[in-house]
Amino acid sequence: MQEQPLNELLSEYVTDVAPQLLGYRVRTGFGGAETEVIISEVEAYASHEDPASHSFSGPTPRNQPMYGEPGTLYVYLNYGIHFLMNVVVGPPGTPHAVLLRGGTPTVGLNTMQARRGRSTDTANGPGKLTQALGVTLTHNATSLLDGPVRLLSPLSPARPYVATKRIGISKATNFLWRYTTS
DNA sequence: ACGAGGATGCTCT
DNA sequence: GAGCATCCTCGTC
Repeated sequence: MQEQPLNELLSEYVTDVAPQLLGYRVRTGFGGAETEVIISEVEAYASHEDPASHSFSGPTPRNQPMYGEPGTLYVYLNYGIHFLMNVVVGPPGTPHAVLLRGGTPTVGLNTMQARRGRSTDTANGPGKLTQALGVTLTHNATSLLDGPVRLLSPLSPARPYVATKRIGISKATNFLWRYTTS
C-alpha cells in the first residue's frame, strides 16, 4: 500500500485527518495477548473552533495530552465508567483530536470478547473499543507511533465513508464531523 | 425493535 | 453542584 507517512497525515487539519484514519489499525499487546481492530468510526474535535471539544476553553489538567505531538494518545474517563481514546492531531501545539468511536476486530477476538464479557458488540462504540483493546488511563499521553497502543497503516485500500452529525454531545450538534465507513 | 432510566466518578465553574 | 464525546438492562409494543 502507498500512503503518506503517518506523522505527516496526523499534522493535517483535524477534519481532514479524521476520515483518513478510517481503515487504520489500532493494536495492543497486553498480558501476552495481541489484539487489533480496524477503525470504522471516528469524530473530529477542533479545539477552540468547536464548543464540544475538551480544549475549547483552553488548557486544563485533563486535556494536557491534547497539546502534545500529533500521534499522542489522549484517554479520559467518561460518565465515570468508560475510557474514551483520542488521537491528537493537527499542527504541533494545536489541541485537536480525533475520537475513536468504533472498530472491527481482526486479531485476538477471543481476548476482546473476554474483556468485554460478551460475544457480540465487541468494539462498536467508543467505550467498548477501549475496553476490548485494554486501553485505560495508564496509557494516556503515550505515543501511538511508538508506545504500548499502536496506530498502524491500513492493510487494504481506503473504503468509502459518510459524514454525519456527532453523537452524544449537546454543543455544536450540527457539525458533520462523525465519519463512518459505509 | 425501541425507549427509558440507572450506574458511577471525575472535571471544571 | 452540574454536566458529561457511554453502555447495559429491563419494560413495553
